[in-house]
Amino acid sequence: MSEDTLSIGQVAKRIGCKTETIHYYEKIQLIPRPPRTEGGHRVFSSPYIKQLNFVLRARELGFSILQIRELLTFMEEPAHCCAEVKQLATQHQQNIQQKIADLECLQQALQTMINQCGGSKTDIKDCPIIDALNKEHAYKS
Amino acid sequence: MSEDTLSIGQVAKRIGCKTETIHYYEKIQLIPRPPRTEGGHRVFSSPYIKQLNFVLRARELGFSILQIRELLTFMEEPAHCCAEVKQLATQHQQNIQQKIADLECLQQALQTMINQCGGSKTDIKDCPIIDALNKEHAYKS
DNA sequence: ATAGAACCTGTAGTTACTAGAGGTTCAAGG
DNA sequence: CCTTGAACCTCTAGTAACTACAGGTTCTAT
Repeated sequence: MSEDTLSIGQVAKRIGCKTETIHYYEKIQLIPRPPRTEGGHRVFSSPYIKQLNFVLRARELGFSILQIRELLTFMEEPAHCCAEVKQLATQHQQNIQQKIADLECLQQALQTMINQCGGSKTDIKDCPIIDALNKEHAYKS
Repeated sequence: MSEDTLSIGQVAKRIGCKTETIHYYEKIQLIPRPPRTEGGHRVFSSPYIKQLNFVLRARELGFSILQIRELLTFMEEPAHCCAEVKQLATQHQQNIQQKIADLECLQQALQTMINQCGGSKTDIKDCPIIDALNKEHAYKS
């Protein structure tokens, strides 16, 4: 491919995703449709690559596709100040905090179960893990 | 409904899920198909309720449906000792540990981004959060 | 010129449900 | 006994965010 442009496979390799993911983002219009060669192959120039990179980094940070759409809207309308961006990021961070807390609680419950189990009983009817799972509420969030 | 048996709605309320979830578990054969009334309504007696409860507790603890199928198989075959159960639980716990570690790393990255942002700039082009997302790798697991 | 890697579009599958449509049955009150 | 409305039935489609094919075309290097 000519200088400054990349094929979809090259882009995928560079930014670290699969070509199918790029297809998908284009289909759902999360990224603009890039121009094509005569034969119909996608041609990615710098702005296309940059936007795709942005989307992927945001995904890596756990933003949902809906949230990314919002971020992109904020970026397109210069009227918006970055307070909105910060708000979205903060909201997202709080969700993650909550998720961590939930997982830690769950992890603790599992640990207790595992500790109680010697793991060598021959009869599964006495397995403390199975017992624990049969209780009314094994874990409450 | 007669004594010792419950309708699907009563079961759902008692163990804390939706009736649709019970329908779903029956459809994918995670629980056995309960007997019906003349008119076709499900009739849940104690063993049916117990197995459903087991499944729900395991789901609450984050076991996947595939893992629950394995647990149920272990329980059906008395030849298995509970070492297998313990192994599955331990594996699951390690996955959760990893997930917590990932989320904490991600949470840190977000915190850094948020800290750098005053949140009051009028021009979004200078927003440090957007800047960070445009970087090559915002976060690596 | 040709081989084969890379690309194309489009559809279906994944996980664990949830929501809805359109119809039937059950239980309580009159 | 009859009616009413809540609860139930089955079946299909939708959700998130991709992934995996199938069946065909184009590009690139020799």
